Amino acid sequence: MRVQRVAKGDVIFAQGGPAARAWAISTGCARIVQTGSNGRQAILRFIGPGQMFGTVPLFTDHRLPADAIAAQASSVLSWSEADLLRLIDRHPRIAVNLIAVLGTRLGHLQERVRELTTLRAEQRLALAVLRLAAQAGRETAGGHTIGLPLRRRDVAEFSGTTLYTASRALAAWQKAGLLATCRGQLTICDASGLRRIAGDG
Amino acid sequence: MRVQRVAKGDVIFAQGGPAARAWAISTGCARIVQTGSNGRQAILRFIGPGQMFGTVPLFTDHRLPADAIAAQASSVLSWSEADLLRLIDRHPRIAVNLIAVLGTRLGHLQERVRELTTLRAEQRLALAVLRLAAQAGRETAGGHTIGLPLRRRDVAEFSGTTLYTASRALAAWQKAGLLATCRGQLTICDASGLRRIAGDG
DNA sequence: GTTGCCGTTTGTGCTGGAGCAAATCGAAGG
DNA sequence: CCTTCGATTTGCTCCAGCACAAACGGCAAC
Repeated sequence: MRVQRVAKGDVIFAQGGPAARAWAISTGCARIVQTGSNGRQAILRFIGPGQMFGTVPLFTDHRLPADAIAAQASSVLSWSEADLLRLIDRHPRIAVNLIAVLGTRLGHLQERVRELTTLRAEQRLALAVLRLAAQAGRETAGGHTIGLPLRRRDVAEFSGTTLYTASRALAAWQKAGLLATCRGQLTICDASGLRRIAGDG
Repeated sequence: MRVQRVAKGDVIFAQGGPAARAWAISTGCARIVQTGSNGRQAILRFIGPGQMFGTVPLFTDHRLPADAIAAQASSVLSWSEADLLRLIDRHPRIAVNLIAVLGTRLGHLQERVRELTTLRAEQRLALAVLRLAAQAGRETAGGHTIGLPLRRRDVAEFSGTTLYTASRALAAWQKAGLLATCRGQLTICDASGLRRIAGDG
């Protein structure tokens, strides 16, 4: 296992490159970003402490489908492909476990696809916030705080809308007391209110 | 293994129900459709002969995330969960193979998410057609024919746009000689032309 | 303090494409 | 033959939200 320190904004691995290692975050967090040929990009996932990433292409075409970018100064672990396979060989349950993890990710992605095609920008933004809270939220004074440094642009690219609409919506919700933002920290005050806006079960 | 005949339009399994079997198409084909609480729906995949479906939730929450609907009169195979697990137990390679299959599906879904957020309707439509051709196309006189019965509405819901825009785009492309449609059969005449419209590598 | 950088907010114009309605067409069924 | 039903086409309207621009505010470096 290799341990590595990265600074905020550092590229952990780059889209299109060869996939040779399995990665995980130990402390800090990262964004998984896919860029199209027109330059526009979408955030596929946020990686928090304990989560693995960049692992799937080891089992498929060994091509990294996206960038991984540190969203904070972070500590990153990684294993070589051989080590990973040896690990699976020794503990076959890891494979079944991996199937379950991939399965849930698949389910989430399918939901995102539907949401992107059927919901409007405001609803998608609310869902994005709720999803991030479910993934990386912790109870704090005054609400549920998302443990990721989120810029408006991040929220926009994660929910498939633009910086501008994201800014407007979040500002409106802050004024309405649904959430609070401060220096990249986002705190949800009224989750049920957001769920009502999302209006999608 | 259970063999089952279904008519066009029959529901093979329904969204929200319990996942108890692994499915595959023997002859014919099916649509996997997810419906939102607002009633609008998105087509997640098309299933052709030899492809499995409904299998993933057996490994996760045992909840079917979408409907499976026969797009033609079809013959459907299925295995009980116990049989599937026994099969995996006897042939452990199946698990690794499954990971690879899930991995590629994951990759495709990630691309779709990015496309939905960054590309315009016409580009997404072109990509949808190309993707379907890659999945279920066969060489025929005059081009590459998609072996699925595709209504305009299907193409629209698969590419995240509306029936109307899909109709317009396909009609324009037919007039331009890029493709031909006839009775639910879609034939691509000029794939590179479509790729140019998609303009996304 | 000044400067520059980064992120956010806000105003404004404009267009892509969603949404509706009506006409058309074709196939199946009686 | 007529009817019915499903699918497609087409014209039209209208608005969500994208795009650009400009201003604002905080922070760090110098």
